[in-house]
Amino acid sequence: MLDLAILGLLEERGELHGYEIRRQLREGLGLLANVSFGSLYPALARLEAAGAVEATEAPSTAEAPRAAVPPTGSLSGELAVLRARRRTTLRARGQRARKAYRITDAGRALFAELLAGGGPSDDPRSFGLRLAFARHLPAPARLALLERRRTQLAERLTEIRATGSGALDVYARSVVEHTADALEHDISWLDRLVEAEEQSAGISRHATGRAAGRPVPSPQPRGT
Amino acid sequence: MLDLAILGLLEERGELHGYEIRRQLREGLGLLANVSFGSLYPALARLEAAGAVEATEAPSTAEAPRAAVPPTGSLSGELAVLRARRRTTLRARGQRARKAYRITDAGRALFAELLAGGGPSDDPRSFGLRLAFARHLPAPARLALLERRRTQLAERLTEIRATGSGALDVYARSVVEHTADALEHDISWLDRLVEAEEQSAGISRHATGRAAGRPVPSPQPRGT
DNA sequence: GTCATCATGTAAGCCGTTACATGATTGC
DNA sequence: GCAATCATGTAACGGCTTACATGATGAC
Repeated sequence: MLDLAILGLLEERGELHGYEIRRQLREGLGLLANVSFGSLYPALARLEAAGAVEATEAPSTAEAPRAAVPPTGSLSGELAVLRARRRTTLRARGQRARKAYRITDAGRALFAELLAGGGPSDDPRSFGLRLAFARHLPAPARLALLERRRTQLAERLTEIRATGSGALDVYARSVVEHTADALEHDISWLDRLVEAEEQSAGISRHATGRAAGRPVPSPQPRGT
Repeated sequence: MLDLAILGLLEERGELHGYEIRRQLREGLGLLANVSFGSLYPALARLEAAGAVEATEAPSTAEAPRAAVPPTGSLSGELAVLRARRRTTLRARGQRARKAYRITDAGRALFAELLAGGGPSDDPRSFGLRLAFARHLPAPARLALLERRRTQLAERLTEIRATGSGALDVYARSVVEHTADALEHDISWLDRLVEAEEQSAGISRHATGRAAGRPVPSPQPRGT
């Protein structure tokens, strides 16, 4: 999920460093508003190790600076060396010590895979994120994503409706009913999106079999 | 969160065993529909260790059966003893080997504490669950719960509205707008609940200062 | 000189999941 | 006899959080 967001951001915005990615995640869309550094930096490291992203302004592991200062034997001495090396290798004059990341071709492949989902570990919680990046998805995959989500929500709604809210007190019932309402609202939103997709995709082809309007499971009057 | 659900269920339904708790969680309200045994049983054990629940039909640790069969030295022999003890102590004739749990006074105190929330670790994700059990909350705490939630959602909505959805493509914008819509819907639901609370609580007292109807941050026409 | 912000990272822990291990009861 | 369901648990792992450690830059 975080990986998807990072890759998507890198794909759309080009080159970014960790701190900046976090900022854009917080501000951009409301989803994923509170990613912490504790998960962000390890995620970046993981993605880099997997070859999905690469760091520009890399430490450049030059041998020269290391040889210049022999080990002092004291911890603080060693740390000073590291600090010095860091200053010279990571930062040009005015710049801050930061590592900018860029997406690779392998990363793009991974992004596409995560975006389409469908396979195992198709976390429904990441739907919003996927849809937000749906522009990078081929039209049929986009449609499939929407349809899959619609099916899931419709199933949940039927389940909720099936388990009558009788025997529940005012508060519990209110929660259940509001959940059902929200689900209905989500579903009709998805329906509008599906319709829009079909219009822009199948406008030139002959009609694609299934009619556009499908009824929500049932907007029956609730109240048992 | 799971603890809250377990305690609430035990409080309302009396005596239940793990498997049954899970079933009621799946069926009851849609929240927490997929708790797994892997988290449920450890949670029950934790609660029992904390004295919040107690097991009825306890293994009754009688010394007699242990003395009856001396250690055989073989693993399978020992296991057989355990199985035998289990059969005789946990199960009466037709019954399955199950441990039923019952909430204790300490558990009730913990339940009240978790329900009211407010303090540290006031997870907003558990709001639905809390509200579903709101009947067990004193009226002022109930109102506070609703108000707190309302404030949180209103803040998020203002944030989303503040970050204009310009620069976003169709899909990302649709996600943001739908999120905002859902938030608005949630808020007005909370407003209705608050109003109902105030009516049933303050009907006899003089009006409680703040007027009932507060506008949602702004149902402005969206479209940047 | 000190505070806010920018910047990167590590460590510990929480809360949950899946997968595994085990076995009884019921119905076909 | 075999499968489905009931029933309880353990082990390994995942993903994210908080708290900690460290330091540079710029503004006041």
